[in-house]
Amino acid sequence: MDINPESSKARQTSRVSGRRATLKEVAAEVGVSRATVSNAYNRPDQLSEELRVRVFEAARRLGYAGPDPTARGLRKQRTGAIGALYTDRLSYAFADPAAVMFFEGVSVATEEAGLGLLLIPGGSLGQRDPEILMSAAVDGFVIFCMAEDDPLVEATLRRQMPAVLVDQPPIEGVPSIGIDDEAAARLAAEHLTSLGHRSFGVVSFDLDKDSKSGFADIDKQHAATYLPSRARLRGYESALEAAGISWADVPVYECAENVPGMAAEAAEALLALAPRPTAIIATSDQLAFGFMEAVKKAGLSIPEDISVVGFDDVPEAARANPPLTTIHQPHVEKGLRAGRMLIAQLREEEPPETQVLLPTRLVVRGSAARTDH
Amino acid sequence: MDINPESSKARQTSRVSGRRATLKEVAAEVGVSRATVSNAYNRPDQLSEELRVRVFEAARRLGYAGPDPTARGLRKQRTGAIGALYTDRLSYAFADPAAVMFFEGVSVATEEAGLGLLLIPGGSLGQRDPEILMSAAVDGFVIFCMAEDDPLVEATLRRQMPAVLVDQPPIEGVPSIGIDDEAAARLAAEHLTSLGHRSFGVVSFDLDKDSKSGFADIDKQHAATYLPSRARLRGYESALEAAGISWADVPVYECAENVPGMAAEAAEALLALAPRPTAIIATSDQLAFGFMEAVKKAGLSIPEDISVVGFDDVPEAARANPPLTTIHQPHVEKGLRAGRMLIAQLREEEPPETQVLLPTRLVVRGSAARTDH
DNA sequence: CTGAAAGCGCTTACAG
DNA sequence: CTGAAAGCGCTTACAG
Repeated sequence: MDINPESSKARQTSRVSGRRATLKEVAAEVGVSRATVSNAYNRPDQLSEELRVRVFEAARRLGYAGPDPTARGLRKQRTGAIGALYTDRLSYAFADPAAVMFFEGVSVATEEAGLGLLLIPGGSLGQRDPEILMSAAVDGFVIFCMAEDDPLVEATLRRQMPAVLVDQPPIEGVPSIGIDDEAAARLAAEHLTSLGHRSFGVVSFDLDKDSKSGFADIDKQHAATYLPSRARLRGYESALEAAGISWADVPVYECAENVPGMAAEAAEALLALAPRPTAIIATSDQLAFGFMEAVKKAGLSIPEDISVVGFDDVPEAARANPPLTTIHQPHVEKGLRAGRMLIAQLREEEPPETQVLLPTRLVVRGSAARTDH
Repeated sequence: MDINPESSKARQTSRVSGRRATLKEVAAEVGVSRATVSNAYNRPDQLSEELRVRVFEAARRLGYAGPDPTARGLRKQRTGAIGALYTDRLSYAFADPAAVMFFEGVSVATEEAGLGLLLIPGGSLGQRDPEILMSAAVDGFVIFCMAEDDPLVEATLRRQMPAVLVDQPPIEGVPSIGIDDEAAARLAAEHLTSLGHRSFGVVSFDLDKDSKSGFADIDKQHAATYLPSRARLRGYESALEAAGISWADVPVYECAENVPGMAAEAAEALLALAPRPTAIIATSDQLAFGFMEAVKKAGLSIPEDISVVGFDDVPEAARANPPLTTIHQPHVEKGLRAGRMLIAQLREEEPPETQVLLPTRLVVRGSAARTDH
């Protein structure tokens, strides 16, 4: 394939000269006003077809690709894109299947509306620079999975644009969507107690923005600034306490990143305990996968030697070996609804809902079984 | 959590009034010129610390969150974001693990550079509207996995911005990056012939923008407008022909979408053939997974009854049951390098490379075995 | 250390 | 059907 020589030439020229033609130049070339050229692109009914064609021909000749989006955006006070703010490294959004599904949903919503989706890194651990946030040209924000004390959340809100909060504590005046993390987590733990387990271990993803891997005591758990972490641990706690198990005795291993590899460390620490837990609850499937992997490497069997329950029900959970018992939540729908809630605000319709809680459920598969201990 | 009442109030006000404060208003409030307010944000060394603080206080009072990104972008002729153009539905980018890894790599590059990443749907099948593309406020484009005859590619290039082509035929003046799809595919097929297989079936993802699922004859294969499809099929062809197997006799089943579910259909069609193929080559791991699933449901064993080789080596390939023999390609690195090649152009450095081919290799795992037929 | 002026590229009433 | 004028919100030499 090759594009026509004309535009290829023009591209090279521009690369050297560093500037593109403007609407003004096209107008001069055709011998009309800028308004007319603008109309040729934006309001075809405002000029004769013949003139419109002449405009486009001149544009092509000059290598003019149409009105500059930034200038148009300034004039129209619309950028045509929404921003998604996500915790820490942006690449992380792509590494976590649950986040990927969430963004899949958001992107369906933006596509419906003909909007672009601007991904904004919440700042790497090192350089948490709000600059990129403040300079993001968007019409609104989806704020996803940020620590609740993260100054970037406030910074985003300060831009006074429509926004939607996802999996975060509500903030007055900002619609939010999520799940009842605590209730869902309770389901996971209750499933295990109902199978007779009394000896537990928990593998959790990070509790705070800058935390390190290791055991986390109750104070640390309760002070967690990621809502899902805090709420899920509380759910486990309440279910186990209700079954007469002392939460203070349940080891909670925090993994600094929500990737399977990190759970290997957790497994090492947890399997070395005496007595060894018969049941492990993980705050994500990703961690459950990594844990299962490590258990198998250690020569133990799931669920015979140790039961595992995850959280998220990502697609791989069903295909895992053994298939993972986990909590299902509708990730794609969460993204879709979040996107639509934001878009409804952009259109200055009333937001369809203001505080949405999506349903969750326990999915029983093969990774947890009755204990004989 | 709650933000301070002041800005919370301001946000609500703005939601009603529909307008935010401007730099001009801040200047008036402080009693200085706009230049000074601008300097407070952009060139702290240009004014006294005391004045700068007064500016920020006034800004906060007025609910001014800093210079408007669009206006700044227009003035500076920089948007601070790059665009990623991807085939068809944007949500598809998130559904395909290989694409996800690619974008993960791109996002690492954009983060390094402090840029945003704007995801641009290549247009749904229905409304392939270049409008969204032409109105994307970005400084350059990564063009990923578009059909080579897709008018959006030309439209993008016509914007005369820095661009990088990924997994697509080269276009003069535009750096590109990819793999040698044909050679890599040959490796996959040769592995199978070396195991004694003589009876093949192929499961391919789509050959053209608007294709439907079904068997694809040679003419259709050679006319494929997705480079990876065309090149991989050619690779299989050349390896099999070299082994004395007539390619014309090899059934190629095209799946309209690169999702596991679609491969079930392919399996149904291919398994019904007499004689039944002993070896299946899939152009992606996603399709291989779906195929394996269907084979197992049909009561057959892999690799005993039928061998399967995939393409991509996504992480799940190693965890599949049996582990999938496949072709490895460095997805994340591809994205990272593509991103950096684009960013190098933005900085008006020479692009580091202009035609990059990344290495691939066969990864032998458990899904293909010697045939006894 | 501060301000007046020019201009980034466009769209939108409005008048003709 | 077409054009002159105003203005979207900012930054950058430049002069003081």
